[in-house]
Amino acid sequence: MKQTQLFTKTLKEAPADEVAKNAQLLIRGGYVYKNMAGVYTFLPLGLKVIEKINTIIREEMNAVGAQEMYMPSLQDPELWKKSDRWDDDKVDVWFKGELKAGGDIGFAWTHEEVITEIMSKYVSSYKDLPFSAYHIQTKFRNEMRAKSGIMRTREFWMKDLYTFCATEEQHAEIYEAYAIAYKNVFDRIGIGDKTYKTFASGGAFTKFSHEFQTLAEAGEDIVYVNEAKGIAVNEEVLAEADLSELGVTKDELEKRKSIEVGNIFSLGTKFSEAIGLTYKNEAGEEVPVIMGSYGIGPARAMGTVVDLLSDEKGIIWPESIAPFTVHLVGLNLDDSEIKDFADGVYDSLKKRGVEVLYDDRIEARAGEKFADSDLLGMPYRVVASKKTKEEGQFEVVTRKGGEVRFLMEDELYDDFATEA
RNA sequence: CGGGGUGUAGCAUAAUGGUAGUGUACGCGGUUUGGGACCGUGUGGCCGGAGUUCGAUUCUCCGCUCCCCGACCA
Repeated sequence: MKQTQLFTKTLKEAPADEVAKNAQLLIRGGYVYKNMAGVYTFLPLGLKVIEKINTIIREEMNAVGAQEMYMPSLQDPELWKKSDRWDDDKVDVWFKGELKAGGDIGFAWTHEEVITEIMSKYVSSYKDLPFSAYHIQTKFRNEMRAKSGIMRTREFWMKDLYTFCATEEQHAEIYEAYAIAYKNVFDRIGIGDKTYKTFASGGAFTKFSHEFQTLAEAGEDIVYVNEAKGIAVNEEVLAEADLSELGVTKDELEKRKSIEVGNIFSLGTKFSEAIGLTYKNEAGEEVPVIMGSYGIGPARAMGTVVDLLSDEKGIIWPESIAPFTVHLVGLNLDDSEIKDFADGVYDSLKKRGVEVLYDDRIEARAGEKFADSDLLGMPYRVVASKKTKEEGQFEVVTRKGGEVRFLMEDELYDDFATEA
């Protein structure tokens, strides 16, 4: 994409009311725009990042065998009364409205009730189980206090996946498969080394649930972690009995701040019983389906990456979720020969399938372009200028670490061309 | 929801009970051209309401906004 076509601009200074690093950098770079507290627009560059994260999530969920669907935001109170989660006394994050035709309506803050009701129409036999389904959809949560930039908002996309099983064995197996898939997601978006599958209390149906917690100073959560053993627990699981079951002692654990980037837990038959999702087993008995729930907030994951991987100059995107792989910075473009040359490099890279953002601004000076490039944080910066044209050699700078390489034109194309 | 703070131009900031200034961004002219360069010039602003006052961006009250701490966060 040519930068002159982008309607967004970078800011030299972040708005004074933004304290969270993720928000400061994302706003300065023109990735997001804050409409109001806890409500953000994802601008073209930001949307590209989110979509890449979503693609990775989809690939990993689909690999386990999940099917994607799309459920509504508008919620029928009657359905939620069945699970006793409609009252504001029971759930304090509801956004609610009224229908013109009369009656209340809710804005979905999760989708257990909805999917359970849907599946009750399609599941009738043990032969239909197990399976899993998910969607990536807007969640509304009437938080008392939005905070931390895009990390804790009132409206956000969430990937939520639900599993439906006939037996505990099936459930345990699929639960573990998604735990691995989650780990894969966090590895692929570049925060795997700091992300721990964290033991949390399990609720009525299982001993533990699991949070995926990424160690970060900007975090709102607290985990107790043993990095050597690769184990983390949250506060609820600090009892000695629980710890010994997990094979650690309290003094082996270090208290750390963290960001909850994902959460998986067993639902047992809570919703299937409340809403009537049952199947007939081999003996012909009507029994409730065993469910599980698995959530990731793509925007929170994005904010975590920014908080963790940026430096004083700006963002450093991992290649997997960068909006573009290469930032081609054109210099001396007021000379039409150089402009043609740089345009040609841009076209050649694109032709080879390279995702490239091309700074084709003629008036902007080199310093401004480099500063913008650092702020925007593409993994590789390539300069096309009078000098590179004359010397036939391109300067390629890796954003992370600042490694500089000089490549001939053919080498440049070979280096970035996607494997066909 | 309890406590604290905040609100001046797209963004960042200053001053003031009496014509609101600066940087940046933006427009125009010129110089410059590999790390946010410079000269000239121009456009653009006091969160809302009520009150006090001859006069309120400034003082008072009410409301709203945004931020922070806490509580909350299947």
